[in-house]
Amino acid sequence: MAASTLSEVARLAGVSLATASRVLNGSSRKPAEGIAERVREAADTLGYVPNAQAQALAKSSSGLIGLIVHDIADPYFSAIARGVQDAARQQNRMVLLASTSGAPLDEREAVAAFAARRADSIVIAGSRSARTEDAQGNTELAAELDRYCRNGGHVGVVGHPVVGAAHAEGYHVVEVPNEDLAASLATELAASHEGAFVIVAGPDGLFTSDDRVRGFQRGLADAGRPAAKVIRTGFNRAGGYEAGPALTERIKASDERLCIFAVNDVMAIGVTAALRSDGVWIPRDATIAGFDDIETLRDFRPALSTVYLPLEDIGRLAAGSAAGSAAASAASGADNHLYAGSVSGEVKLRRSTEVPAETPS
Amino acid sequence: MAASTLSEVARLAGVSLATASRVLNGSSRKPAEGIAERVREAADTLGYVPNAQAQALAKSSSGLIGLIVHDIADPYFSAIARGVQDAARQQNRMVLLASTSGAPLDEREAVAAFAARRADSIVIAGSRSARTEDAQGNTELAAELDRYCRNGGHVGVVGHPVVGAAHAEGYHVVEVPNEDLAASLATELAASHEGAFVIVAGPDGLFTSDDRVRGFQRGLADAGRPAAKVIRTGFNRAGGYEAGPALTERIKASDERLCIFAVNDVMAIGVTAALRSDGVWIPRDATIAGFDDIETLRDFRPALSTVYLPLEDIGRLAAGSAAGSAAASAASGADNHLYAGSVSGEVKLRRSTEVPAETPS
DNA sequence: CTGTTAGCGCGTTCAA
DNA sequence: TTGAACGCGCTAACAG
Repeated sequence: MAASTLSEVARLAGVSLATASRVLNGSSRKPAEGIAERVREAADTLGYVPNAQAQALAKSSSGLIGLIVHDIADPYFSAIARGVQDAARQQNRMVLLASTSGAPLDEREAVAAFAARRADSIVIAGSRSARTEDAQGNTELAAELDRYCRNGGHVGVVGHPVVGAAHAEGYHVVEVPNEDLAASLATELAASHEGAFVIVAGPDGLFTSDDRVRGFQRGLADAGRPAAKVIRTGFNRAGGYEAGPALTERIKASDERLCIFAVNDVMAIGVTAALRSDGVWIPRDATIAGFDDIETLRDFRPALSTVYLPLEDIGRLAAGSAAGSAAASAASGADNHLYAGSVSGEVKLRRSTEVPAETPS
Repeated sequence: MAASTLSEVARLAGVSLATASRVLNGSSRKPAEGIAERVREAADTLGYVPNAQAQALAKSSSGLIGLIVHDIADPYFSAIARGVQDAARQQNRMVLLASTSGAPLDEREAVAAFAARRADSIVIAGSRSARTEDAQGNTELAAELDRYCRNGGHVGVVGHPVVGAAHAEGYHVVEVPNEDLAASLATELAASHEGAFVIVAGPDGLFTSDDRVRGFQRGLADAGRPAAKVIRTGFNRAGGYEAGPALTERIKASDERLCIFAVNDVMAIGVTAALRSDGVWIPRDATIAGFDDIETLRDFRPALSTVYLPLEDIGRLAAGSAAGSAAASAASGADNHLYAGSVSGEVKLRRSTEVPAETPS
C-alpha cells in the first residue's frame, strides 16, 4: 500500500510540508492562493491520497464508528446498520463492522479491536443477555467498554445497558420501549381474541426477549386474562420453526382458538412456516403476531400483525449520541450520560390476527 | 481517545520499547519468559490497547477490508456482507462499510476513503451500470480504482468489472453466471408454461439486470418461444410494485396465461403485492419467478420460483481474492489478475410458477 | 537476547 | 504568511 506522500507533493510544488498540509487538509491558516494552486496541482498529478492513519495518529481522532451486531444478514440488524451508516455519513465518518453472533466475549474482542483502531464511538446493537453462561463474558465486556469510555470513547447501546457497565461519561443508551409496546400489543389482541395465548420467546435471560414477554403478560393481566404459557427457543427464524410441533399439537388438541405471540418477526415467520407444513393455517386455525415490523417481511401473507420499530432511527440515534452528546445532554436534564434518546413504536394489527368473520368454503 | 502507550508499559515493566513490542505483538524474536511475564502484567494493569493506527503506519498494512454496497439493508447486499465479514474474520481483518445507493461518484468517493485508510483490499458488491448519465462517474471510479491497485491495493468486484477499469494487477472479478442461469430458468419455465412471458427489469444499462434479461430471452428463443416484452422499472421492491398496473391490465385483457420474470426477488415480491391488490392471484391468474433466492423471502407464499445464488460465498470469494491471490492465480492459468473464481447457482421452481392442475373451488 | 535508533506520514507548535 | 522541528505510537533494522 505505498502511495505518494505529502512530502513528495510538497517537494514537487516547491513548498514545505507544513504549507502543503495546510493547503490540502482543512487548516485555520490559509496560504496564498497562488501557492495553494501549485500544491493542489502537484497533489493531483501525483495522485496524492492523504493517509488517514497518519492523520488519525497526529490528531488522535480516527473518524471511525464501530458497529457491533449479532448478524449483519439479519434484517433487524441490517436496518439498524443502515441508520448507523447514515449518521456516519453525516458526521463524515466511516463505519467499522463487527458481527459477533451475540457472544459477549466476541463483543469484548470487537470493542477491543475498535478501541485499538481508536474509533471515535462504538454502537452496540445486539440484545444484552443475563444468562449465567454469559456472566464472565459480560463482566469482561463491561470492563473493556468502561476502559474505552474512560479513554474518551463514546458508546451507544441499543435497548439495554451492557450488564454491569458503569454509567461512565460517554456511555449512552437508546431506550426501546419493548415492554410497553408488548403490553399494548397484548391489550389490543385481547380485545378481539377470546381464546388462550402462547408466547414463543427467545432464550431465558435475553433482555429484549424477556422485556417483550413481561410486557405481553402484563397487558394480558391488565385485560383480565390468564398468563400465557411461554415456549423458549432460539431468537431467530430457526427457533420459531422448532417451536412449531409443540404448537401444532396444542392447536389440534384443543377446540379453543390459540393466539401466538412470537417475540420477533422472523421467529413468527418460522412458526408460521412450521405450522403450515403441519396443515395448520393462519389465521384460520390460529392467529399469530410478531415484533419489529421488518420491512422485507411486510409483503408476507397472511400479513403479519406486529409492532413497528423505527430501526433506522434507532441506529441513527445510537450513532448520533456520540457526536451529538451536547444536544442529548441539553434535552434530558440529569442522568445525561446514560440517556441517548428514546424511540416509540406502534402496534400494527394485520391479517395474521384477524378473527375470521365466518367460515369460508 | 488517549490511552496508555507502549512506552508507558515498557517503563512500568522496566524494559525497552522494543522488548515490550516483541512481547505484546507477534514478533519472530521471542524474549525470555520471565521478562515477557513482567511486560504482560504491566500491560494488563495499565489496560494497554495497542494503537492499530500506529501499527498500520509502521507496518504499512492496515488490516482493513473496504466493502461497498448500494444499501446495507437490502437482503441481497447484507447476505454478501455476511460473507465478506466472515472472510475478514478469518483473515484477522475488519470490515469498513460504505453504502452508496449505486451512484458511481459516491463509489469513487468511497474508494478514495478506503484508499486513505490504506485498506488492504476493497470489495465492490453493487451492480455496475453503463448508463450514459453514469459515464463520467464510471471513468472517475475506474481511475480511482486503478490508482488504488497501482499502489498495491487489491480489488474484488462482484459480477462485472467496473466499466473502463484497467485489468491491473490486484484487480479481481467474481463472476456470477447471471445470463446462463436466467437462460436455464427460461428453459425450465418454458417446459411447463404455454402462454406468453413478460420480463420486469431494472433500468436499461444496469449490467446485472441486462444480463438476466438477455439470458432469459436466449432461453426463450432456444425453446422456440417468442421474445418476452420487457418492462423497465426500478431495480427494487418499489420498482416491482410500480410495474403492477401495467401487468394487471395485460393479464385481465387476455385469456392467455402470463408468466412474469422479475429480474430479482424483491422486485418479484413488489410485483406480487401490486397484483394482489388488484385482485390478481399467483399462481391462479398468472405465474412469476424472481432471481437471487433471498433467504428472508423463502417463507413467502406462494413460494417464489427463483434462481439460487450463493451470496455469502460470493462475498467470501470477493474478499478472499485479495488475501488469497496466490491460490486464485494457481487455479486459473492465464488472466489471473482478473479472475477471482466463479460461482454457480441453481434454478428453484416453486409454487409461484406452478400450473394449477385444475380449477379449485 | 535486549536496547537504541530511525523512520512510517502527518499535524502543529514555534521562529523567522 | 511560510518553514523547520518535534511528536503521535509503533515496528524494524541495527548495535550491543
